[in-house]
Amino acid sequence: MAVKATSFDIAQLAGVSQPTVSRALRGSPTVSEHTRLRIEAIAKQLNYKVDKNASSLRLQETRTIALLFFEDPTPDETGINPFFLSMLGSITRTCAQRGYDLLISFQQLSSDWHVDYEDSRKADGIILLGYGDYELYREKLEKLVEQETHFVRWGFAQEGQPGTTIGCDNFRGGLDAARHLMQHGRKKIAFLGDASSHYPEFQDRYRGSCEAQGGEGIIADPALQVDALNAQDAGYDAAQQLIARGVPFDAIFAASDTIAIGALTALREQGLKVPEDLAIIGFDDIPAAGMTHPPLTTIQQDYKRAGEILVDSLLKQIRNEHATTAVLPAKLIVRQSCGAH
Amino acid sequence: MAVKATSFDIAQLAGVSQPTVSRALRGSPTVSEHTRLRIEAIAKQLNYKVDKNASSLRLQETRTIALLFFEDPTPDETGINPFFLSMLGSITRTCAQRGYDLLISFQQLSSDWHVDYEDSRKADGIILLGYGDYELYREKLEKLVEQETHFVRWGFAQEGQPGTTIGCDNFRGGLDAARHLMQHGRKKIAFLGDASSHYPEFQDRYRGSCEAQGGEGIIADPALQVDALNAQDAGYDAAQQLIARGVPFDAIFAASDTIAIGALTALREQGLKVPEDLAIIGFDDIPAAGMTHPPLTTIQQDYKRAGEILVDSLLKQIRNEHATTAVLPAKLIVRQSCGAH
DNA sequence: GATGGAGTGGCAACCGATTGCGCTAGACCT
DNA sequence: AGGTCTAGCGCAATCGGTTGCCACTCCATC
Repeated sequence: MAVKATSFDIAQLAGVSQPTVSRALRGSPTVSEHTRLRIEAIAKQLNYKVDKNASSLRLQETRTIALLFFEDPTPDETGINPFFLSMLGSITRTCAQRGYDLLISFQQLSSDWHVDYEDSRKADGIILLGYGDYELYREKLEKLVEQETHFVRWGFAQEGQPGTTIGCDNFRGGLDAARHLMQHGRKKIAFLGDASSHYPEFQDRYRGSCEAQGGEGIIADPALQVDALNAQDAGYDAAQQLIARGVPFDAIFAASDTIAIGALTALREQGLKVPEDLAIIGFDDIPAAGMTHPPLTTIQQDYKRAGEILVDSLLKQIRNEHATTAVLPAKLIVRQSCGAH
Repeated sequence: MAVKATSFDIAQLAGVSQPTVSRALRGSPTVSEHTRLRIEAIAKQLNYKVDKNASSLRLQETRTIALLFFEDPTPDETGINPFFLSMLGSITRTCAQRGYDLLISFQQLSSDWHVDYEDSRKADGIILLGYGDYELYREKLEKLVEQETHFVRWGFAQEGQPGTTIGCDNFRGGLDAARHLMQHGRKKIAFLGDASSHYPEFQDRYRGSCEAQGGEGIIADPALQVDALNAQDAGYDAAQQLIARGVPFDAIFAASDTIAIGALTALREQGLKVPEDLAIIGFDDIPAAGMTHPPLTTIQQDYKRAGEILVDSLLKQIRNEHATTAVLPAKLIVRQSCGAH
């Protein structure tokens, strides 16, 4: 039985025409119940499944969503940003619940992904996931809009940006993190993380923390900010650099948990105690955040809800309903690295 | 330009027939270079992409692989086993390199996934990932073989098991872990992890560690083994139970890093020092393993290589070449929790 | 008995790309 | 000039399911 059953086989066994089989299995009211039941029984017996390619070709609809993952600019092969992995889990589940298949793919910013999915009818819509300066691919986003491709993007929502974007309130998260530190007596908060436009999300978190410290402008004290990509070793290096500068500070706000964890290692090596000597707060609440020593206080992004909203917002677009850009709240998770309790 | 370009559009513009367009774009030698270049130029200009559904339908080949993820039996929603997430990353990359799309899906053991992918021609083959007693789905595996579906499974390779399985040498890993502990002076090694057939992998790791301790049989000392599912809280509970038993031991071998990390927390709460009072070794080398305090010594499964082998082995089957069941080596990664150095 | 309407289901076109086969024109040979 | 060969390309069938339209049957109604 290496040969797959088709609707013709069923039709023959049931003594009806092939279109009747199709109608019966799709529940068309023009097929009598008696006939339908007979056809369904035969279909089950033959392990018949509708050929998705034939169906999609005819219907011009694939019931599939493509998830495009943009690699972090860091060239290391060690793995994927844990936060995005968690989100991936949520997106997968949501798609399954909604009856959609999920196609996933890792992309380089440079390739011509912007035409490769909906154009080749692999998917009805696209979810874009990944950090990165969206100016780098603004053109491609605009092309997507122009082509009327359905897509949603996770990330920093900027005025006048093409398409629908779902993101978290990075500014507010940064604000809350810094406020929390200050409420617990910290005066000088350093920021570890790229503050250029490379990671607009990081920039926003930084701006939030500056605001909490009373600085209206974007730059608080450049001596207390060290660039770091989103990786552990980058966090490690950044913390070392910061200490080497000799500028006094009593707290660190890291742009991501990954950076914070790298920094923790560096601090331990330098003999600094967390949170006694130095408080530290991260961002994301990745699974590892609760396992560090001390457990990391952080700003949680609700990946579960984020995944659902991304999928549902995309499905809305596919159904030609209007989907709006949304900002999800960020939530402070107090553990021990911040020194509150 | 909401309407997608088809090969007919190109044909008309190029003044040739539509089949010629298809041939030109596939590089058929029966089309002159001159014509081909002209067609290619027009195709690029129109943003033409071959319709994947039409192509798959005609070719009876999708150039897509389906990855089926079986949820851990633990009903918690917290997330996916980190080790499998890492593997997922590797599989994704490998598929991309080989020119295949990847369809992913979370499954319940109970559903009828076994007919849903290749039968509906969503994919040319299937990768099965996830722990679990394969006896629970042996019937389905046999059905897959009978249907001549192409598939590979990650996990415990057992004699006479249907299909191709790629796994890691769990027995040897357990052996190495226990030997390492004994070489550093530990005498009584407890095992945290389900030793029933529920996780055959865990069982094998346990058997390896028993062998290292001189026990030929499967059961070493039942008092030093505590069941635990693959989750942090299960590890936490198991460690507490173990201590409550009052049986002396000086080392723990945890069936997975996740369990080990949970156990670490319990030990710390009990005031036990690692590695001074108690050595501990995990399994998997998940990303978090290097970040615990103390950093966790563990047995590494090479997820990168595993992903590549899974994909390549599946592609072999798809090309009707023979693919063999393979066992990958497990490697001891010495950090600090074992007390060596 | 003719007409009408509802209930069923068949016919054939269609989605877009692929490919076996055959046709044509020019090159080349005798 | 007539014949053969080949490069280059078109014709039409095909993959399997979907759907608009039409045909047929059966029973009720006038």
